[in-house]
Order: sequence, then structure tokens, then C-alpha cells
Amino acid sequence: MPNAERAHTRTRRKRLDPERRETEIVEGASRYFSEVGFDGSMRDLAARLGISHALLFRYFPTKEALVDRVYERIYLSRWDPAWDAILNDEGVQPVERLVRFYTHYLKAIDRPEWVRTFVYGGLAGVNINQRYLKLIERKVVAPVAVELSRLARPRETRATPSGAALELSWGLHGEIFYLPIRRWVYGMKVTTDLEAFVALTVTKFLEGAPAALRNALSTAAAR
Amino acid sequence: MPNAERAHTRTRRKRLDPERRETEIVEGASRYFSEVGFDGSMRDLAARLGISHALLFRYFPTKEALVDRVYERIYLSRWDPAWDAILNDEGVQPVERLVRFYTHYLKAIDRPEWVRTFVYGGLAGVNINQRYLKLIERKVVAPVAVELSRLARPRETRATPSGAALELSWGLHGEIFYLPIRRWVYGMKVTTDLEAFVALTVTKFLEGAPAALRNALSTAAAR
DNA sequence: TGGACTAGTGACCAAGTGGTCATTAGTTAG
DNA sequence: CTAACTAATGACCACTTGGTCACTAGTCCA
Repeated sequence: MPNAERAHTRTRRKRLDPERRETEIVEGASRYFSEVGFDGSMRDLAARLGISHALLFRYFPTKEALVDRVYERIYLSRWDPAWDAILNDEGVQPVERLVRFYTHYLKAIDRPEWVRTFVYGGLAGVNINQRYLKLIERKVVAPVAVELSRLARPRETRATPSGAALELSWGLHGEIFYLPIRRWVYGMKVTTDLEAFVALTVTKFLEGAPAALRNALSTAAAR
Repeated sequence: MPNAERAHTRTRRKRLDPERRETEIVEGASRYFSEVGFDGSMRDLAARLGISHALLFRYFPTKEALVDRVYERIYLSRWDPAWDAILNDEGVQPVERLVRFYTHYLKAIDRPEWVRTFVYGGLAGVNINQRYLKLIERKVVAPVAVELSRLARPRETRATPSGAALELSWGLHGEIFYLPIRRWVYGMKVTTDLEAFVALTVTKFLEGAPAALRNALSTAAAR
């Protein structure tokens, strides 16, 4: 074992093959920036990784390039196609579908890198956020709103959900998303029993939203 | 009119009395930091205010002092005592109470300085946030949870609400808070009809939450 | 064993940061 | 009109930042 326990001081220079080093950098950067925000410095990051900051610039020409890479890693390639199936499985009761979907989703999302980076990005106006939210609207909020409309008015079959239905579905999403926010942004102590939390929230939604929607639609129509 | 239209160039040096200058600085700083985040520089801020950055240090010994002051201005002194009355007015139906309270609250909150600064502060771990959320829990979430418990189980009279009831009330709060977040953090286009939004959300809550709570309590008891 | 290849570094640069201070110039009371 | 008071400034300091580059030293093949 040639590489064990050096007598003379310090972790000497380590030579990694470029591929490994790169993933090490990207992963480290994800963690680092999510803690500190994207104003964190390249030198600090390098120190954490135990390398010189010059090396970072060997792998990424600018800080921006690294940051872009971190974003990419965190969001894109993070929508699990299986979720679509869960959400649209006609053979399952709506409650069950929503509970399953949001439990999976929450489990994937409820991590500091994800949540904090997302919020940092929102504040900075990074456009990846807006793209992501559009995706959420298309894949989750709108379908849920359609389902909700059907529950509220079983007879009607409208393709596009009303504004109120969308608002209510965004409400569900926001409510669920607020759990990781409370945990990772505001540092509050909150449940870790994600499934119970989702079940509770979804039940409330399905018990209350159809009535609220009917109410809103009829008062709007009466005007 | 001695001070009108100088022929020779530039807005010359202006001499304000300290009190006015100070409020001008604090207000400008609130706007500036809420846009840029607290990593914004004192020089930039000064340029925006049309003064030299040295002057800022005449009024605030350090940047931190200014930031503290901005926080103070934005949150503390921003809980309207009238809200307590609205929320606890036994003579009014719960729906109406919640709608009124949250409409007022949302109107006060739904401004970029407030929302963005709050979120920036959360990410940075500023303790004022945690204090504020404790206040919300004490003044809003907990009372709402108590009310909710009463609605779900009219016979019981427990002083402290269950975990599930609290969770549901936090859900309501999160859902409502998510509207300004979407507007000011993620830059989405969302309703400006706050009252209609609150009415919708509160209705959904009151229609759905008691049932969800009963459900949760009985399955927990059955175990 | 010795070279060639190249991952990794230290020292450096220009631009920006928070913060200081001697100096300048509006304003007003006498 | 002048002198005194003090709001406001410009020039400066030490330090940090993103980024560059000539050099150093692991590793592996001949």
C-alpha cells in the first residue's frame, strides 16, 4: 500500500483524472452555492474542495459557466417521466393519484441544494426558474385544475380550466412547496413525514376546492 | 426663486437637514437592497441616491447598521394591531374573519421590498425572519388552528391544537403567501384582485380542512 | 530509470469592496 | 457681508474578487 499515511505533513497534491475532478467540482459547487448563494467566491469554493482556485478555471472558463452548470445539474434532468404516468393514471382515484405524485415530487425536491438554489435563482431573475415554473404549470397545475373542474361540475366537459380553478391548483402546489421552503429557507423545524403531510393537504384540497370553485363560478356568473 | 435652473452644469451639491437625508437614505436603501439583495454595494446605493458613498458612512457607521435599519423599517412596526381585533372578533363568522384578516395582511405584504427582503433574509439566515415567523405562528397560525379544531370537533374544547391542525393552518398561510412570492420572486403574472383570491382560498380551507383534520385525527387514533 | 505528458499550483493583475479622513462649500445667524 | 457651523465630498487604504500564466510535480509508458 504505497499511498497510505504520509509521515511528512499535509495532504500533498493529488492528481485525479479530469472526469472525476470535474464531477467533484460540480457537486461541490452545488452544495457550496446553495448554502452561500451565487455570490460565493471561487476561492472559497476551491478551499472547500481542497484545491487551488486556479484549477477551477481550468475546468470552467468563467464563474458563470460553473454556475450555469450547477443549475443544469439541479433542475434540468430532474423531472422524472414516471411522474407523468402517476399523475395521469385514469385507473386510480384522484386522491390517490395526487397523494402519490406529490409524495414523490416532494421527496425529490425536499433538499437544500434544490430549494435554496431555486429561490436564489428566483431572486436573481435567472430565467431557468421561469422555464421550470412553466413546466410545472403545464404538467401539474393545469391538469390538476382540469380534474378539479370535473369534480366541481361533473356534467360540464371544458378543455381549458377557469382562472379560479388554476388559482386553486396553484394554491395546492404552493402549500406543498411551502414545506421545504420553511425547512430549508427559513430554518424552521417541520415534519419529515412527507407522506402524511401530503395526504393531509391533498385531502383538504379535494374536500374543499370543488365547493370553493362552484361558489366562485356561480357568484361570477351571477354578476 | 433663487434655487431654480442653474445655468452651469450638473446638479450641484445639495445640503439637506440630517433628518430628511436619513429617511431618504433608509427608504432608498430599502428599495435598492430589495432589488439587488444585501450584497449590493454602498457605492451603487450612493450613486442611486445622488450622493457620495462617504456620506452613507456619516449616517451609518457600517453597512451592517444600515441593513439592520432597513430590516427594522420593513418588518418591525409593520404588524397592525387592528389585525388582532379582526382575527379575534367573536361576533363575526369565521369565514368573514379570515377573509378580512388575510385581505388586509396580503395588502400590506404584497410589495417587492417586503417580499424580496424577507426571502433574502431567510436565505442569509438573518434571525429577524425567524422572529417574524414565530410571531406569525403565535398571532395567526395557532389561533386559526384552534378555530379549525373547534370546527372539526365542536364538542371538544382543547386549549392547544394538534400537530395536524397546525400543519393545515400553516398550509393556508403558505398558500396565501405564495401569491406574492410568485409575483415578486419568480416574476410570474398573477391576480391583483387580492380579495377574490383570499375569499377563494379561505373558502377552500374552511370547506376542506375540518374534514381533513377529522380524518387525520381518527386514523391517528386508530393506530 | 528516465523522460513526456499534463493535472495542479503560486504569484500576479485590474477592478471592486467596506471604511476613513482631511478638505470643500452650502447655509444661516450676527 | 462675514464668520462659523457642518453637510458633503474626493482621495486614499487594505482587502477581496474573477481571471491569467509561467512554472511544478504526479503518473505512466518505453
